[in-house]
Amino acid sequence: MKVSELARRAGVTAETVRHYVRENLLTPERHPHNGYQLFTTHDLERLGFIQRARKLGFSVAEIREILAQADKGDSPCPLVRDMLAARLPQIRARIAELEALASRMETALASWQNMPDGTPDGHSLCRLIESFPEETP
Amino acid sequence: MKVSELARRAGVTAETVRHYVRENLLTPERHPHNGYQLFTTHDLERLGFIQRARKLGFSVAEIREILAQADKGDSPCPLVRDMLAARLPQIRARIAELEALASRMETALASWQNMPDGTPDGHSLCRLIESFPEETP
DNA sequence: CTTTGACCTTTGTGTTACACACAGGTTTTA
DNA sequence: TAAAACCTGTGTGTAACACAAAGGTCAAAG
Repeated sequence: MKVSELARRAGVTAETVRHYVRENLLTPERHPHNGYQLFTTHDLERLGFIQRARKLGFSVAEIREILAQADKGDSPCPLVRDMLAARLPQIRARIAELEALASRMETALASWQNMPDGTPDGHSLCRLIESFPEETP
Repeated sequence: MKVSELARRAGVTAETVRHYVRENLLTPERHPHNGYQLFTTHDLERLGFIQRARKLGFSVAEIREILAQADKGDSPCPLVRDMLAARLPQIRARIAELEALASRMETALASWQNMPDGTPDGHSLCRLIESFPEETP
């Protein structure tokens, strides 16, 4: 099958498929006459695997590693466990950052209810923003 | 003052200062002899403003808008309120996404405790990942 | 006066995972 | 047979800087 059909069957865009080919996650044969990329049902399964891995938070580079390991005939499972275990705390940290940000935003919006708008005067650009602490290390 | 001193005083890197100059958030005078960028204490205040706005989740592009409005003499406060109110739900949505991701990761790690590693066999690359649903629309 | 080290300049590259546009060849269909 | 639909490669854009290279400038030390 060609790019579009693989994409449609997997539920992704053709651009995504081309991207994975560029990144060597998929290595289709080429039709000798016209140079079109030819995918097999094996590639469809492989793309399904990529989608699952993406949903678990793996980056394209990580998936390339995992696939390379599997293509060598080795089990990528230990690698997969390690990668996931390493990424999870990063995700948690990112969530905490965003929650802190959301809190700052809400606090700001709430406290701005009662504040008047000001005209910039050379010292103050916007008292709303300036009413906030720059750093609390 | 020159780039490094402004950066040091504001607690950012010189690269960040140069970046803001490139993005027109800061427009320093140039020393006529050597072309060095010359910043004033006004720029230091402006950089402080930028830092606060960044901590509230504003993008550089948004801050440029806010500053442009203020530089025109108009109060940017209503704009600031709108932008913040518009961004907050996006942040909340992003948090929800990341939490769902973290949950998937934790579920995966937990259920993988009891699963054996497998050797790739042409149909299965890594049963750990393949044990996960591809889509739940 | 000259060296040296610290600082300045511009320019280009890399990061992430695609999306999109363009120009031109191919295949399918009406 | 001509248009519609699809293919190809290449280049650009996204966010906010970080970093390196090549070369000019400056203040203090020898």
